[in-house]
Amino acid sequence: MKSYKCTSKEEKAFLENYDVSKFERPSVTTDIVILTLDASDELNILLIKRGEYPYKDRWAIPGGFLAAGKESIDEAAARELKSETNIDDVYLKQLYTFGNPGRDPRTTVISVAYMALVPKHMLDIKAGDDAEDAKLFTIKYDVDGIIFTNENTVINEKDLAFDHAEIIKMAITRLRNRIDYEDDAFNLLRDKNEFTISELKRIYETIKNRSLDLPNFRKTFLRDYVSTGRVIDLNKTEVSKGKPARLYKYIER
Amino acid sequence: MKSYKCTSKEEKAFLENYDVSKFERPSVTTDIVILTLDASDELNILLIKRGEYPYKDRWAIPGGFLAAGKESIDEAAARELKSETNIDDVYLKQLYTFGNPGRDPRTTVISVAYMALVPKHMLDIKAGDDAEDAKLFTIKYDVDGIIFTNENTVINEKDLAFDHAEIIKMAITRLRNRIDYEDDAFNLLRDKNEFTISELKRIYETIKNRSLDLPNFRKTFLRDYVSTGRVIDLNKTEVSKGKPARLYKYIER
DNA sequence: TCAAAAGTGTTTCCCATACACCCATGC
DNA sequence: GCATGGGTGTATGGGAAACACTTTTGA
Repeated sequence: MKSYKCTSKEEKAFLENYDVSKFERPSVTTDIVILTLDASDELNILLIKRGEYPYKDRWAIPGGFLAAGKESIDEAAARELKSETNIDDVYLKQLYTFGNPGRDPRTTVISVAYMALVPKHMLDIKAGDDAEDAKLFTIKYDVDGIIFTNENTVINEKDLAFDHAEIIKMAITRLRNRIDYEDDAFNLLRDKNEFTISELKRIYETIKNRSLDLPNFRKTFLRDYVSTGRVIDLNKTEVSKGKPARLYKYIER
Repeated sequence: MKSYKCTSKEEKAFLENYDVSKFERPSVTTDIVILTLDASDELNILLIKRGEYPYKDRWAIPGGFLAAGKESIDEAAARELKSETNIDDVYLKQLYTFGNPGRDPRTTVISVAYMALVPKHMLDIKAGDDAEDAKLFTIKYDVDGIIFTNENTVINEKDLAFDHAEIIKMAITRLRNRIDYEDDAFNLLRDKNEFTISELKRIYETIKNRSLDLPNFRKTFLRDYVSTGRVIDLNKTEVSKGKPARLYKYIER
């Protein structure tokens, strides 16, 4: 009985190896939704104009192939983010993995989508290898869905390459849901080591897409962050138009 | 200028294709955390004993290779779930994608993890091709982490194959976070077309790992589900030990 | 009539919201 | 002074939690 089982297992090993090699391996890419806030506190996204087929001349979110065996998928995303914006060490979180056949006309491509939150002044945008252009677009909503606008161009979500409209929507939804119980908002601050309560409030307002009451926002901020030590009071103020605002520093966990 | 740019683009195209083909493509698997509740309302997970290397004779969550080009990743997960438990058409949601080099000693393997919630009586467990055995284990917590127990075996989380302990932890955490604002709990009911408030409450108690107040649970249930039409009152009762309980039916969205 | 589980009603407390008002600065 | 934005204090309402109590069944 035992020896038969062994034989059977070795047989299975052979079959398994055979099967594995028979499966066509998919290409894996990481695509990144890079979000920031502009000077008027509007939500912006970095889009690139594709220089190559498929979807040549269409706008897309940046992405690139995983160098399997040489890097983790997190590293691939970080590398792609750096190549497009010249920044590391920012908020970069995995979002979802898209793998419907046909989402890329070339071949089966599995795309692991990431979301990056970046202060605008840190962005040093440059078109990557396969991109003709790279620009920030404001995100607005209309009956047709999302409209991406910059000074020269208006793009409807339907005009984006691949299934990137779907990816972007998921990123915004996720961000909106996470902001109430995660520290995501701090990653959009101009300087998370020196910021005012109003600056943080404006970020919440943009992401939640509604205005907030400053006195109440202050109270919850002091209770949830300052008293718990996750943010410290710098005991100095910033000159501004009205009364100087107190400055705070976010403590990375 | 323009013609030069074209030339440059074609050159780039060549380089891009060259690079893509140079990248080793990773294998992609789907691994599934299959959760259910046993007769004593304890959380159970389906583990398989691996019949082949790597991690031969170690316990793992079920999984299998994606047949790229023939199926989406969602379909691969559903196929794997059916092959192991003989069920389709249950709650099956993507969890996270794991892609650290070295997580599989054979080669670079990207694993898209899924979570399935299944009523126990629907399970028809059978060991798949590469498994020697397949069994349900109760999930308990200890100082060392999670302990998996069934009548014959006790497994520490550190003894699991691959990074499956990490995947399971993420599944439980996600479930616990989602249960307050998603309908996940209904998928663990013995019969979501005919259940009592107490049955549902017991599921919440197991997942949240604390006891709940029945009168208050009833109030929120009636407000959030029955008055909104997401659950309908069947206007009949079930015989039981004490006062017969009213029966409800969950409306799939 | 008693145990067990379902179901009802009430009280309390916390916390989000609303909003009136004061403070410090530049011009 | 006055406009502007920062900062403080208080009142109110709704909902979650705690819990006392009633109802309906089986044995």
